[in-house]
Amino acid sequence: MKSTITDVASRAGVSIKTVSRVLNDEPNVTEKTRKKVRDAVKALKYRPNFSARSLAGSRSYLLAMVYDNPSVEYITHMQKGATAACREHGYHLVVEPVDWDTGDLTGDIEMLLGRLPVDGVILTPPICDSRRIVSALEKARIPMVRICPRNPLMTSAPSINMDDAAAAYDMTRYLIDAGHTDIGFIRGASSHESSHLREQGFRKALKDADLELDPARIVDGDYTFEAGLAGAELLLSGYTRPTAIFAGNDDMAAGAISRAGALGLSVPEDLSVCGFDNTALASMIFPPLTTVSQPITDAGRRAAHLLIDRASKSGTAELPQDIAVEYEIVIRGSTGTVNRG
Amino acid sequence: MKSTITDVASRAGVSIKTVSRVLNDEPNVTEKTRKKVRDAVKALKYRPNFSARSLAGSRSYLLAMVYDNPSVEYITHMQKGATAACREHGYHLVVEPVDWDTGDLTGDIEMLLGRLPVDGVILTPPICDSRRIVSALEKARIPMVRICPRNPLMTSAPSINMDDAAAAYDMTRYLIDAGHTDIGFIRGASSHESSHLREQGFRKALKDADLELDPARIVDGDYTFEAGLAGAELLLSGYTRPTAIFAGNDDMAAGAISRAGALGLSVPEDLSVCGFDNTALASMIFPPLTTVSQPITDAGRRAAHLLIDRASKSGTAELPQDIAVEYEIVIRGSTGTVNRG
DNA sequence: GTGAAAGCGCTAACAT
DNA sequence: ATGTTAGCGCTTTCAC
Repeated sequence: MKSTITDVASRAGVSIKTVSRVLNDEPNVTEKTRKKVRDAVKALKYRPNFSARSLAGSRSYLLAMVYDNPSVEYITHMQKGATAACREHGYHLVVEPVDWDTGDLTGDIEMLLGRLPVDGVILTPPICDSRRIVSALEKARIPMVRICPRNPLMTSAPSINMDDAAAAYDMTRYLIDAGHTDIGFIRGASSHESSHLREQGFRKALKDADLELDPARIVDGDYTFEAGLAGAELLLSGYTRPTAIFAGNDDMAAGAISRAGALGLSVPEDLSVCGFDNTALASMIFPPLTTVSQPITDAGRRAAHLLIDRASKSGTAELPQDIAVEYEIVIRGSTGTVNRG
Repeated sequence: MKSTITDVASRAGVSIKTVSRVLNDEPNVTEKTRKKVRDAVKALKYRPNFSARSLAGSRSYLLAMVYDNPSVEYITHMQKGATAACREHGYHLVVEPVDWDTGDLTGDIEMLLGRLPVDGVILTPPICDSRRIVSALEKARIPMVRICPRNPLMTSAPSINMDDAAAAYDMTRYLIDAGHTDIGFIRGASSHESSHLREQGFRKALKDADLELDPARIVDGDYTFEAGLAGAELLLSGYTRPTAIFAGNDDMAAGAISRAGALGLSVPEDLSVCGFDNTALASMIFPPLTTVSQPITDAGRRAAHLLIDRASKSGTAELPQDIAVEYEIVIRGSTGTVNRG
């Protein structure tokens, strides 16, 4: 039933090495022979065996994606992009969830992946900032791409970046332009460097606009809906209250809106609220959320491509440098011009 | 750096076959030798090579999960359960998204998986109901587990089931007990058999309670938030309106609540709304959603276990039968007793 | 431009 | 209870 490279070779009347050359697009085969081989492959419905390939050669046609559970959207989209790229090149994607918060990184990558031969690993936030994982990978000489890393970690591994600080800056600027001068901010989880960058962008925009920032206007959160609820409670229960709340992500923004409603405030009339990430939730709540859209799927695709390219040109000095993907401010119904009663 | 089975064998002073036996928990090794081998493994930090194993033997220690994109929650949780089970047994999970709606099943599984040697495939809805995929898998003699299949498809493959009809029945019953006699229903995507089952359960509960069902009270949907919006519009804009809406899933329920709000109706005072699936969204909207919780993570874990077990007892005649997992009605703030103004 | 031979690191079948 | 010998299906030298 299953044909092997030998079957193809004998049907095409060539040696298995020639078949191998054709399969791997290697030079030194005449177009005529190439065609003979391809015809035989088609006739026999031949497909190379992954295990044999990776055992004999240096490629496994497998990529791994290591992730925590930041948001289901994030993972799913990243995964979608990565698998799309994989499929184009006959690759497959292995998923490896780890628990970052509890420090359970399942030993090392060595432990995680065992001896599964992968041609590269995609590290998503916040895992990409784990010194342990990154150095374990380097030691094992497994190529990696870090998506949105926040710490340099002294690695030469390429990364896919989105400028969280600039996006937060722009979003804050948008609120200021809409007349808001008193804006609250709900922080994300401090273990995610994105939280700090978003806060930085927020602070800088206020500063650049010569606006005072009352320290009490920045409250802690952890990227969960509940944190949004609590953060808004804190922000809105004081003697004076901000006219806008910038939540570190969409889930928290949803929480803020929910709490605002419970306190009898209308959004966006009494309070503008914006989030970050443009998850599906953003357009599912009422009013729909003004937020920052990040091309996550694209990031996943690019990361996979980088790794596959690298594996293909194995010998060649590799050139993958850092790649930047663009964000976008998406304005919806949850924000409006300031309306001081 | 990387040690092989030969290194372990010589360090332990035994043959490679003995090492292999210990590694695979095969009989006929004295406890003493077993220990020697294990010590050598530990000292050398030895881990078997996946490719070599699967090339030589009959197991690949790889499982595949084929899925469409029904809801990001669904996939992520299923994946989480499956990877957890995999890790317990030194397995890894390969993900294979396909596009069911456009009929793009990327040829066959043969095409999809190429020659990637997997020990089993987890089929999630609605993919598990694809005759093409299921028969391709059977032809290739690749074991599979179908999660929540709706069509028998004449396969002997085991499945993990949740009783959607019974759950919908119970939910409807709960609404009836709360005094609702006029209940609207928003259907899910007709390509998902779950839609039909949920509708069946709904209808049966009304019938068993001797309640009339106006055909106009059942409207089409496709499991999206927008469908919930539109469905509620239809249901609530007539001369008389239902006192409750049962949406086929949470996203649509969220849409229904959103539209109700826009029409000036309070939930649950003027209208009770309930969903299905208990996604994260359910507790993120206001009011939080009464819905049906399904143990998706558990389903993924069980599916993986089934496949791994099967691969372990390869020779033995094994009969993994179908497994049922339990649902639960989760009552939150979006439903209440009927309140006829 | 093409091919022969030698493994890659394991498991399987058959000794012993 | 343990060891020996063949491969699994490819990619890699290195000849030709």
